[in-house]
Amino acid sequence: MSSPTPDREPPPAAEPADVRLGWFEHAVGFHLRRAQEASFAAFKQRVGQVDIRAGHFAAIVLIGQNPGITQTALGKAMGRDKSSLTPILEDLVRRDFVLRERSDADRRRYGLTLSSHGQQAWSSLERCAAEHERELARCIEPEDRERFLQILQRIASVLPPSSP
Amino acid sequence: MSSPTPDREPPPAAEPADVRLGWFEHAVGFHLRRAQEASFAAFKQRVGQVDIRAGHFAAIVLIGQNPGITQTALGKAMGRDKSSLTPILEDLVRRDFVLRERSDADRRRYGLTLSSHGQQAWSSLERCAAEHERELARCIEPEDRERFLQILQRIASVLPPSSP
DNA sequence: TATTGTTATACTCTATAACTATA
DNA sequence: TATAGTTATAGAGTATAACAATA
Repeated sequence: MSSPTPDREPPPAAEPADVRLGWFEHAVGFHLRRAQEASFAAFKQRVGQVDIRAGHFAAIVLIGQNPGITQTALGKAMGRDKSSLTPILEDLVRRDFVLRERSDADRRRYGLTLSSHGQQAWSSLERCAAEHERELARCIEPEDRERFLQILQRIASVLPPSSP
Repeated sequence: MSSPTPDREPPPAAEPADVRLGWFEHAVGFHLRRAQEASFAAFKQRVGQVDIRAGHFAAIVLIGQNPGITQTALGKAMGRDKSSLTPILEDLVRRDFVLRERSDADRRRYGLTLSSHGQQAWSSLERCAAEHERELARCIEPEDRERFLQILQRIASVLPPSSP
């Protein structure tokens, strides 16, 4: 953390280690962000070996769990606009992870399912995710886990992502 | 805490409420992300009235707390590359929030301080942030707070944002 | 008229690499 | 050579608006 003070003259201004964070030090929002960034970076690194990124990952898992889901519903579940999904799905279809089948009942809709290749990817990704979760779990005393999750859920539900 | 279920008719296909999240439901990483997004969105909305965004906010607060800090040190404290700061600081200097003064001792460096206008903005932003923190605090039982922060810190420090 | 999905476009945030000016 | 800061550029990731097909 603090490298042995090198024999430089005292740095003229505030150096990394010297930076005062002030009330940031005790701010929930600040630490929430830090933790999320760290978790996300670690996850990206782990999953990066599979050449699938965050949006793709969420889509695969959610389609796997909800075969036949429409794009609009998927977008809502991911908290993203439908237009943001188009390129992701296009890519996943092109790479044969996902199948799109037009609905006969309502020909505006496309039902999304995983191809068998996609299902393989799914279980591989779930293995990554499980490892990642184990890594996170190591930061939490087992008896605190439930309450920790509860608080996160409360924050997510009380402060609506997009209110008006 | 939980908004009263609105009286809508049951939707046709896998709609938001129907979507199965699977193990996501119990995943720390997932809820961490959700909570952070909600917190960030709420904060942005609150601070949006002041026409200052996240990067600007962090810079102002950190400069306020560390007058004379250099750009490189500020970047490290924010976890961002120095080049990412250039446009932010340029904007803050142009709008007279921040003053840059070249160091006499080392003429490569610039010491950053808040102008008096910047200091006003600082206290106004801190008021916003304090309200935001109060909103977050309402999601946490007081006796859980310390442990909650501890866990977040552990996650942030154990999973390094950029390892190799 | 309303909804599903696409296209076109633009904006934010960020990083990498090459540059300059100093050291 | 190494460091502080800038510039140029690129790439994720996202949203808005207008559109075609369908309801």
